[in-house]
Parts: sequence; structure tokens; C-alpha cells
Amino acid sequence: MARAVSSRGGERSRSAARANAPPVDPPAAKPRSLPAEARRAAILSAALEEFCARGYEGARLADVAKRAGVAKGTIYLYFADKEALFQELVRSMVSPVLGALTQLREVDIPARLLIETLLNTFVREVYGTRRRDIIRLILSEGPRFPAIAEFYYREVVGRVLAILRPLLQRAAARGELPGDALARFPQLIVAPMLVAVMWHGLFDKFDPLDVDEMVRAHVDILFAGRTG
Amino acid sequence: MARAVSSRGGERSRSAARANAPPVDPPAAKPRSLPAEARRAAILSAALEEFCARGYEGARLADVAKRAGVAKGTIYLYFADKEALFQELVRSMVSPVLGALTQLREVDIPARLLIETLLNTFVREVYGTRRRDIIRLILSEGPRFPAIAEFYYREVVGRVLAILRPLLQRAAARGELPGDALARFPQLIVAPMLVAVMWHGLFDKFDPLDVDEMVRAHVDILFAGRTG
DNA sequence: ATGCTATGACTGACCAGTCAGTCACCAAGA
DNA sequence: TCTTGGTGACTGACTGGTCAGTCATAGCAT
Repeated sequence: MARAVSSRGGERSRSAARANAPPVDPPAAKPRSLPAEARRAAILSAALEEFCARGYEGARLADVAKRAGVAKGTIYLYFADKEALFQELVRSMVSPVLGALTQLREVDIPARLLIETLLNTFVREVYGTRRRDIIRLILSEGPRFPAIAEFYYREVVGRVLAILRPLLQRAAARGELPGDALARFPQLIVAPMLVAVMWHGLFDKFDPLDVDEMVRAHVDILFAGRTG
Repeated sequence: MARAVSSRGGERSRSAARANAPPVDPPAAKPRSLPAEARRAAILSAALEEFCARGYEGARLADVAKRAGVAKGTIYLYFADKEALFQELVRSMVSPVLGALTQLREVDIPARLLIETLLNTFVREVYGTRRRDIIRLILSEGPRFPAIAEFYYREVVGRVLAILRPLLQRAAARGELPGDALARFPQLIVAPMLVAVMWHGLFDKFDPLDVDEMVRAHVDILFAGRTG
């Protein structure tokens, strides 16, 4: 959404008004030589912390700057505005796992192994990392950022579904699965992972959730009465 | 500090008869005589719209006031501040379903019927209503509102778990369920509902989800290979 | 010098919450 | 029945403060 663009318009005339400006003292040495890419990464990393802790609207770019060890203006040398920073953050966190997805494409392993691998990978690579918070951010802020929602559907959710469905269909045909329910709704496989992500942020302190154990229970249910 | 107010009063929850707020009110006549309870309800209803559309931080009380057909100051006659308004909104939406929960307590129906009833009730009373958006709000804003998260755990999640676990344990002992997986993690029953709620806000326009069908598929899986 | 990057004070906009004033309503007196 | 004065629910301009985004200036590198 972004609060309009605003503050457009040339306010050039201002400069004269500040004739008696305070003596600007630009002290301290600058760690200038830091590679541009590292600076970018530092800003993204700081943004991750702030957006996760406060949400999109609540996060302050001044805090991001301080955490990254740069001045506020520096952020604007690397990102067009707050929304662009947010979108790039999501992209930068999601992209690394996209590669892993396509690896699944051509394999043809037993359904149970496929699903166990998928869920354990999620627990290890998402639930056990900062990506868990990114998922929460996408879920929380997505409705107000159609661009993020679309990106995430196109690049992640849609791909996962497209890869899983034929695999599950074949597995069902082979009798490895109770029926075609999973092939029609692969979301049912991942649903408990969503619960885990949300539970962690909301209720873990009242009632901790053993995610590994839940995954095992879930797989047990999915394959109840079938051969492992 | 806020002028008295404190927004006491029962959580009657009102039926929000005037659901969608009056778009404009004649500037001349003052609807003074409108009952206080109706005015309160109008503000809550408007707050629902605004908080759902923009999130807690993004929602503007001026917009809530306009939508409710009152002046901004009037909100503060009924609610202490923005946070109190948000909390009362959540409470007012959640409370009505608390009664339905305790009805489950003493019944001892077959597990499949129990779970089907639970899920269909959720689809009808939550997914099919504005409460769906409240769930999304709780999930989105909960991490930053410990009071909301705790309230929701204590009043809803914890109760549901406490009610379901013994019922599921007995059903498992009776052989109606594949094992004790569901009794240990009743979250697995509700997980697809969470997916449905989040999907609706994010991806429905790219890829609509047939929730009723998904529920059926889910129940099929839970009871695969068992007698209905 | 020249062309970068970086800085942080500054600006305009915006918003939660306040409060002095308004006026619809009622009741008591004529 | 017709003033008239009191009451407080309601109003919205205003305040104090916040924050995204800008830009004149300063430093580093070559």
C-alpha cells in the first residue's frame, strides 16, 4: 500500500530559509570501504529483524538503519522505498529454497519417503530458521501486498503444488496412498507446518509444541493402514 | 489520559444489525437519540472492517469514525484507546462461539461424527463469516499483542484441546482412530482450516480453494481404512 | 580535482488522542 | 401549551509527536 508517495514537489526554495543552519559536524570515520554487497546484505538482515519484530507498518527505517550500522539515507541508495525493501527481503529469503524444489521434480520415490523428506526439509530449512518468520510475515502482510502474495504463489506455492500433484497421483494409482485425497489437496500435507509456524509465534510460551513429534504423528495418519 | 470511558459494559457482542455502516449521515440532523449500545456496535463493526482491511497499525481511527457515522472523539467515549478497541473487537467476535464449544464436552459420539461436526461447524460459523478475518487478525497481530494471544489461547485454543483430547483418546482406545496420533496432536484436525483461512486472503484469486471438498478429503484421510 | 558513497538534519504529511464548545433533549416553571 | 435553563452526548479543530523520504554537505578513492 505505502502511504502514497507524497512529499513530492520541489521544495528547493527551502535551502535559503535555513541560512542560519547549525554548524554541521560530520565527525567520526566512515567504514567506507565496506563492499556494497555486504552493506546491502546488512540492511536486509536488519530489515528482517525489524519487520519480523514489528510488522511492516510498525517497523521503522531509522531502526533498520541503526541496526545495520548505516545512516537512514543509505538505505535509499540500495532500495527505492520501504515497500521495495520489504519485497526484496521476502524475495531474498525465498529464492534460496526454490532450487531445492525443482530437485523433487523428476524423482519417483515412494510417497511416504517423498512426504517425509518434504516435511523434514521444511522443519529444518524453514521452521528451524529465520524463514519461519518470513512465512509469518507473508501470511500476515500478504493480503495487503498483492505483489508479495502473487510472487509467493507463483514462485513457491504454485510450483510445489504442480510438482506434488502428479507424484501423488501416481502414488495413489500405485496404492501407496489411501485415495486421491492428497493428490487433490496437497495443501493437507503442509497444513500442520502452517500450524507450527503460527503456534510458535502465538502460543509456544503457554504450551510448547513438539514439531518433530507432530510431523511423525501426521505422517502416521497419512499412511495409516498402508505399508510404510 | 482518556476521559473515563474504560469501555466497560457486557460483551453482549450485539448482532451488529447495522452491519455495514451508514456511508454518510446528513450533516444537519444529529442522530442523538441512537441508543448507546447501537452506537458501540456501529463502532465495533466499522473497526472490524478497517482492522481487517489494513491491520492494526494501518487502520486509522478517523476512518473507523467516518465508517461508523460518528466523530472521532466519540470513539473515545466508548473505548479507552485504539488497543482497547482492538481487544474488545476480538473479544466480541470470539465470545459467541465459546458457548458452542462447551456443548461438545459431555457428548460421546463416534469420532468421525465428532470431527465432521467440528470441521463443518468451523466452516459454517467461522470460515463463512467475518470471524474468518478475525482469525487472520489474531494470527497476524497476535505476536505483537500478547494479551490477545493469551486470551485466545485461554478461551479458545486451550479449551478446544482440553475437550478434544479425552474424546479422541477414548475413540482411539475403541479403535475408531488409526492410533493415538490425533489424541496427542488435535491440532492436526484443525490444521487444514488454518490453511483455508490464510489461503482465502492470499491466493484465492489465483487458485480458488473448495473448502468443503477439502474438509471431506481431510476426513477421508483421517479415517482411511477405518469404518465410518 | 572529480566522481563516487555516505550522512543525518530536515521537511511535509500523517495520526492518536484531547478538549472547548455545540446542541438535542428534557423537565420545571409560567 | 410554551418558554427556558440545565445536562451531557457528541463534535472536530487542534496538539504533540512520529516517521518516510530528501538533499546539502562531507569524506574517500583515484
